[in-house]
Amino acid sequence: MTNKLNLNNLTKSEEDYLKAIFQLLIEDASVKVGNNQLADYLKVSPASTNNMIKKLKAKGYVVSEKYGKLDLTEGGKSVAVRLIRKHRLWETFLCNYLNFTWDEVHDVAEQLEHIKSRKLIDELDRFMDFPKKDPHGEMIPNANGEYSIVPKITLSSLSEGDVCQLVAVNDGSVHFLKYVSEIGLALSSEIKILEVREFDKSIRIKFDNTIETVTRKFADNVFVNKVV
Amino acid sequence: MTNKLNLNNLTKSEEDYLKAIFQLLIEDASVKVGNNQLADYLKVSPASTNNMIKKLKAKGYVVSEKYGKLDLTEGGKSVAVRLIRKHRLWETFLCNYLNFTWDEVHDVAEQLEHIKSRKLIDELDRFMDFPKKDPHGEMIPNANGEYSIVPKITLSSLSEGDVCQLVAVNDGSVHFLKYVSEIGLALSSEIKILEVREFDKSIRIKFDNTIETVTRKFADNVFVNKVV
DNA sequence: TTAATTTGTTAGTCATAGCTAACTTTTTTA
DNA sequence: TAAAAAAGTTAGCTATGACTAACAAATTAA
Repeated sequence: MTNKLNLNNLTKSEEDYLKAIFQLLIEDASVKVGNNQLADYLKVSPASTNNMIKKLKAKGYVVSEKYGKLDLTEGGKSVAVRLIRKHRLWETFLCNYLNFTWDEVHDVAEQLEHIKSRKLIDELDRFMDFPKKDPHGEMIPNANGEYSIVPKITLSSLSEGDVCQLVAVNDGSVHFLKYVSEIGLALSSEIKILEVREFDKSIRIKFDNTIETVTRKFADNVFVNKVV
Repeated sequence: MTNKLNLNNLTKSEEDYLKAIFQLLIEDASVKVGNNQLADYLKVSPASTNNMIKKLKAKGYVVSEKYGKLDLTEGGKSVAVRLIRKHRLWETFLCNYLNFTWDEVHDVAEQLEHIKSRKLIDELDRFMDFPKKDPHGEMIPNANGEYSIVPKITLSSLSEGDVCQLVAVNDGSVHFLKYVSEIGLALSSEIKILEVREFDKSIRIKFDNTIETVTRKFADNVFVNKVV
């Protein structure tokens, strides 16, 4: 093993960039990540990302050729996964012990994930008895950075008559999360697709004796397990 | 009330400076705080503190005249007390729930105290059932920033034959904290002063059937309640 | 296949927060 | 009370990580 003993001497910004690249890479595994795309995602200028990418390349976390697309080294991935582990463990703690709701956790976890202490996060993990999933249904990497990537299918990919179980929601938008909980959907909710309307791809669903119509955009952000 | 609704738009550095000034002010209430003293305490150059003080004066947190000593406004004190509340609540959490020891908590709490979320800290407080003291015996300010300042007497101020109870330890040094727990002293330990040696002011103490000799410097950092 | 558009890069600026070196004011003490 | 020491201030530098504006390369479309 090339155990370089990552001292994690990274700034908050450097960490944010690595995590962002990682998430863009897995979100759309087919397409490589570009500089402008990253700038967009992080809501900074392309000049800023270009600058930071140079630094991260020099430090050995990122690889790319001039005018080429970005990729992470093993070291870069490892930093990103550890951040995701911290983020998801904190979200779990906030929801399960401190009465936070889905839509409240993200901003605070975004701060907490940058706290540097191996013991802190491993003890938090132990305290909660090593949870496997965060409150949005996403897998939590273990202390060695290992985690199973469950192939995610969206509610929008199903057809009339299908029955599924909610396994995760995209936690990228506070408005979306609020909406999901307001209509009464929760993890493990069993959802039946009543109708998919050709006109606008809106979907009529039934869960817990509630019938709702949701938009295609909404259904794209809901991840499910097909049951029937 | 002049409730300016403190948006807490302060950087980590600004917060650190305000907390440092507050602590220097109460640690030695008789003497006002000077620029070089602050620089020393924060381990930065006097030029840096001078610069920051200017900014904090402009923002209305600090008052001082040119070449004069420093003081905090009500706003400045309020920021500092909130930081101390956060610091002590996190220390309590780390010790009581995450298996941290006295000497391990400080660095991590120093990071955690800068997390910005009113809900986070108030919920953490509730989760622990509103603790009154941190693991070192220091009072924890409540959600309104109120806390009783218990007049602290040091072990070194007692005389032969006195009996006291350990109520707090100065948490400024990791080495000291390690030492305290290694010899077996803990909060509430009952300590009897057997002998105060004139030569070097070292003190022979007895607690839990242990007899130890401690230096004057050590005894200066141990705070007690006189029992007999 | 050339022109237009998108994407990536560079140069130069700004704010924050540190630094050293030089200087001024205040305090101490000889 | 004058000289020395200590304390406070200022000027000018550095690095980080943003930014805009201008430009170059690559991709897409006519």
